[in-house]
Amino acid sequence: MNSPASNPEQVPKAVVARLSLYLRELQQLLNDDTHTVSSQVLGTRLGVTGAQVRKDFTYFGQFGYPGVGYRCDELIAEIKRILGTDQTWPVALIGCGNLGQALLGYRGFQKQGFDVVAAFDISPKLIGTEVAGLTVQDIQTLSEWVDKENISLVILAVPAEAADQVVEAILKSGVTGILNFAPVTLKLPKRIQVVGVDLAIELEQLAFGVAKFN
Amino acid sequence: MNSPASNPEQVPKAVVARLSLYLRELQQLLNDDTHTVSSQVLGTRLGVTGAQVRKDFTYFGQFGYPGVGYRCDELIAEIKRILGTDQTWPVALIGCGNLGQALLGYRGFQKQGFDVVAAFDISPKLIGTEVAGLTVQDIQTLSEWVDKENISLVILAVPAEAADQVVEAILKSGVTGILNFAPVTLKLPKRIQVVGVDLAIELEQLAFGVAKFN
DNA sequence: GCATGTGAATTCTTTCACAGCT
DNA sequence: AGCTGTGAAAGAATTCACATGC
Repeated sequence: MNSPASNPEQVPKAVVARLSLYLRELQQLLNDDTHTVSSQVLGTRLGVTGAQVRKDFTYFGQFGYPGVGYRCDELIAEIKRILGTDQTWPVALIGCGNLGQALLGYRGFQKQGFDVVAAFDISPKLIGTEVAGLTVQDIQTLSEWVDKENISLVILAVPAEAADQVVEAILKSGVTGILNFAPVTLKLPKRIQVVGVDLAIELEQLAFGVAKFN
Repeated sequence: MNSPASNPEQVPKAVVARLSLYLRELQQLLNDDTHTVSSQVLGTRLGVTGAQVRKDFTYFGQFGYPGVGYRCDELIAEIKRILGTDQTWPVALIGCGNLGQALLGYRGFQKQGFDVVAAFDISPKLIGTEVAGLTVQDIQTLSEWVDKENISLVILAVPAEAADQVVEAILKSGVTGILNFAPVTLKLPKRIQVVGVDLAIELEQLAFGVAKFN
């Protein structure tokens, strides 16, 4: 089964991951004044086949023009709609150490439809200080902010040791998605989505890829 | 085909990715004074089946004890050996802005076998300044450092616009692996491995996961 | 002619289920 | 009894190849 407008429930994760890559590439193409692209060209730029590109889109509808390819601007709009980033998501950042502060200053989020509207920490040393134009709030007030600012997503940038404690506060709030930079597996009810980014793991994967050629 | 000591060439990426997760979980278990674990328990903690765990290991050998499970310390050592992180990798960081500086201060790399031994930038404003105990070097001197310090891996934490320019310098050096935080697809000969981490893309994936339940 | 969209074929991954070891 | 290691079966994902449309 693979009809258009599929129940998103059954779209493979790998397809959604590629959607983001297509989006990034299409934005780049448009930036270079390329307004039309074939599945073949788009795929090659990302190391996948044209068939793969076309098949991926069939999960969501028909966006191309036979004989022509895809219009970059249209396809960008479609992918954003699919991913849900055609509107801006207010996001909270938790953990204002090294990494958290860097993420607060990162422009890339804004550009793709995410607005970091509040920053939190557990440390009294940081609470009340200003970072990248935001005043760091006490994690205990997360719930209020979530309600007030309509926050669904949080970026978790705390050390491994602090993760469980912070998760408690998250569970008491209405947050439904966590981008987790803490190098631990979070124990969460499955109504809460998690995407984990472990920086050391990414380097490990790279090391393996490099080492296997020796 | 799936015999022990497989040619790493043909080990699926997904298997290697799980290896890193197993490693992290095993270190956690050992930390909690658990010295032995079954494939079932290890898998459940990560959301995979016991069969999956056992099958993954068969790509590399036989590490378990029937009736008992796996010894955490032994399995940790095996996985590190497989990933190549039983020895420390000297790493260079390129791009000492927001994110780069945060990565320089990140302890998680050291803990998993990576040592950031040098930092580079293109900006004269940053070159010569000290960040996290390292003096920022001119990117033009990368090649010398790579030779002197035996660097194979670099962490690329520059803005999208600077990526191509920096890639030139990387190509002139003997670097064979790039952990790429720039939100662009790098054009590289295939002898150079790339692992890409696009922070905005990770948030997009999360947004999709959250939105599909509405 | 050129490129999409899509069933069918293929290839890859995961799960099953059980023999064999502790 | 308990758990690993592994062929065989099932299930997914990718690629092929071509009918259809511009």
